[in-house]
Amino acid sequence: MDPNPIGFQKHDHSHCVADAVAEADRTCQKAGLQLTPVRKRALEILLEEHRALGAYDVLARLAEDGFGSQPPVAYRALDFLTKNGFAHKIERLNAFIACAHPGDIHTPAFLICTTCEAVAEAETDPSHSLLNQIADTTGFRISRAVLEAEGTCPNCLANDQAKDPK
Amino acid sequence: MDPNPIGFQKHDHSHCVADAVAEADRTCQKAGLQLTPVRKRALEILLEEHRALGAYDVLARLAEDGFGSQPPVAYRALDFLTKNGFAHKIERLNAFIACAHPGDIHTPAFLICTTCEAVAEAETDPSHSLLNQIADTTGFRISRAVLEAEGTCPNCLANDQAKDPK
DNA sequence: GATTGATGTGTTATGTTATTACGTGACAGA
DNA sequence: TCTGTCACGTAATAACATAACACATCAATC
Repeated sequence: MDPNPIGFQKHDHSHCVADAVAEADRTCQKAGLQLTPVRKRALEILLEEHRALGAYDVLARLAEDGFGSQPPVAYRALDFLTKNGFAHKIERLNAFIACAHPGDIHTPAFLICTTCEAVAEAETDPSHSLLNQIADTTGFRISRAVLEAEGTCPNCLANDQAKDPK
Repeated sequence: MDPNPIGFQKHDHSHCVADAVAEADRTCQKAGLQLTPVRKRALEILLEEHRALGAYDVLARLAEDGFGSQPPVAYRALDFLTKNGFAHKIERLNAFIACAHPGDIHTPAFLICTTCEAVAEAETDPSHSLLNQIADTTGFRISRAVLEAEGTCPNCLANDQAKDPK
């Protein structure tokens, strides 16, 4: 488990977008995947926020940039990104977020702040995970796991207490 | 963690429906909740399957039984059931399933078989959960957790191997 | 007994998320 | 050149979900 999930800390954002795109470029190169303009732009759009964006939000921005304006345009790009580990779908929100640890094979866990909408991604140790233990004891073979927690992030927690101290 | 999540084993189904409804009745009685006809029927509908049903599936069956035929009818009943612990929403499927451990306060984990569509609910030990560990180290306060695994259940795994032995 | 408020059910209409189906252009290999 | 595959575009529709309003019931109060 990653004790320092990004998402709730400050950081240099323009860098983090550019770096991530560059890395995605390299990864696709190596893997023989095509990071086409729509796909790259979709990734950038996701990277520009540390919250999850709905497919139609992404679609709207893609359309602004001259890409197609119909749902499949966004869904296909998002599909590519999620299949290849550049983004994740947050099931609870029916929305998408750029992967914070691309390249690694991982079972991500997400912390969703219901106040500020930030979403943090934490890496998990698959072998110790609860779901794997359950799967082992029952003989179930997991192909994909969804780990998502809704709640209040440290920042919003602090703000709440500042406003409404008990 | 429950080493024996129900859902993948055989059992007496008519009993399990009737018993669960009776228990829900008692629980509502105690808690001052109204298990009205629509709500009770919705619960029965969910209990009749060990898989998750979409709201519109539930709606169709409610309508057959003379209840309203518009989406809010189903969503309100499902809302009541989920809020009060008689059912859960499976986020991955946008679908609902009767709770296998009603009454207990618990953080359920679900195993979703993509072959036969069965969904098993396992109880988890909240204090040991991965998400809680992450939350502790980051200062995030969890209000709700989603733990869902997709994969192949033991039964389907056995069938697969019988058909296609490697 | 009438009034009021809370709760539950029903309806219409609409909003949001996701997919199916079909057509086209680009490009690699036979 | 032909063919298969992949990516992209569009139209249409399916699937999931909620807002807003009307009406009924029932308990508490006047």
